[in-house]
Amino acid sequence: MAELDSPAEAGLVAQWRELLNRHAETSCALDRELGEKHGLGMSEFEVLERLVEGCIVDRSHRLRVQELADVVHLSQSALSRLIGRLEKGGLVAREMCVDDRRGIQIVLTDAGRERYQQARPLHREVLARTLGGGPVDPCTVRN
Amino acid sequence: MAELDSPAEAGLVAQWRELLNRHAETSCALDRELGEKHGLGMSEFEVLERLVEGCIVDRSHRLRVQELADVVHLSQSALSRLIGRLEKGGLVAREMCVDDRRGIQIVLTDAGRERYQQARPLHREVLARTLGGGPVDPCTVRN
DNA sequence: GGACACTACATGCACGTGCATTCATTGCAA
DNA sequence: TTGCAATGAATGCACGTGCATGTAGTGTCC
Repeated sequence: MAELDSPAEAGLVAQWRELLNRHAETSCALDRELGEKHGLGMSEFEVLERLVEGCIVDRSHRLRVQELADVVHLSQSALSRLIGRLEKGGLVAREMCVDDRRGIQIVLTDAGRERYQQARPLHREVLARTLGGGPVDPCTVRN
Repeated sequence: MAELDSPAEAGLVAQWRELLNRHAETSCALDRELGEKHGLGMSEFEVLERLVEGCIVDRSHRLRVQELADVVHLSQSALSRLIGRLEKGGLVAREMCVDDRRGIQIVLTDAGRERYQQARPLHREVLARTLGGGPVDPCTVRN
């Protein structure tokens, strides 16, 4: 077993650390700022956004929980509880599927759409600030 | 307030989603495989690696908890407990700083060094598999 | 049609995380 | 020297997460 990395491995490690730095910086900033100013976590915003995108085609579009899980990086249980939180906040409603009564359809409420529209500028601003610039200084990232 | 993203904003969102996909895929794979085969989480491995790197200069090199926190993306409390877990597993030892008795120095034990050397090939293999290839299919990432 | 495997979602539980706080120690200033 | 703010690290606590499981509904094969 080699003691040192090959150049290729060292490159992968550097790439991975860079990815970790960017991810930490951006996700921490999103969580903190969206949370403080709009009462939304990063994943909550992500789910609202996906619902809004679904509604672009037809208003009152419904998404299955399963479809959301495919796109947000959460386990099925975590997503179920996240939807529960959104529902308790009145941003989303659960409705029965008529064709498959095991399924649940998630509908964006007017309040949910409004909350998303309010939060979006800040979300984009954070992305521009953290992703737009050059390399990240790992020591500036705090959790 | 605009209803749609500008092209620049849409690019940022796409970039961010790509980053999220890669991060989720890689970190989940690392956590799962390192956990199953070596009893290490992703961050645990990361801390061991930083300690080993510190030891390259001089064997029995000590790192302050603070220095580790600068480089691993964990809060001070999370890092404190992570070190507690490593210590309980005998991979690491806490020692008093002689010059500043508030500080704690983390020393890699022989067992810790060995565990790291055993786990490293798998770590590199996962990186090569998840970072080396082309774009990520978000639907293949599970949590 | 009855039994059974399968799917969609919810929930109990253990665990890792961050925040706020605490404790011990240090450095500085009066 | 005393007093006090600042620092390094540990800990109580609340919370979000994943895993395993439970529950309800669907589809299939006999």
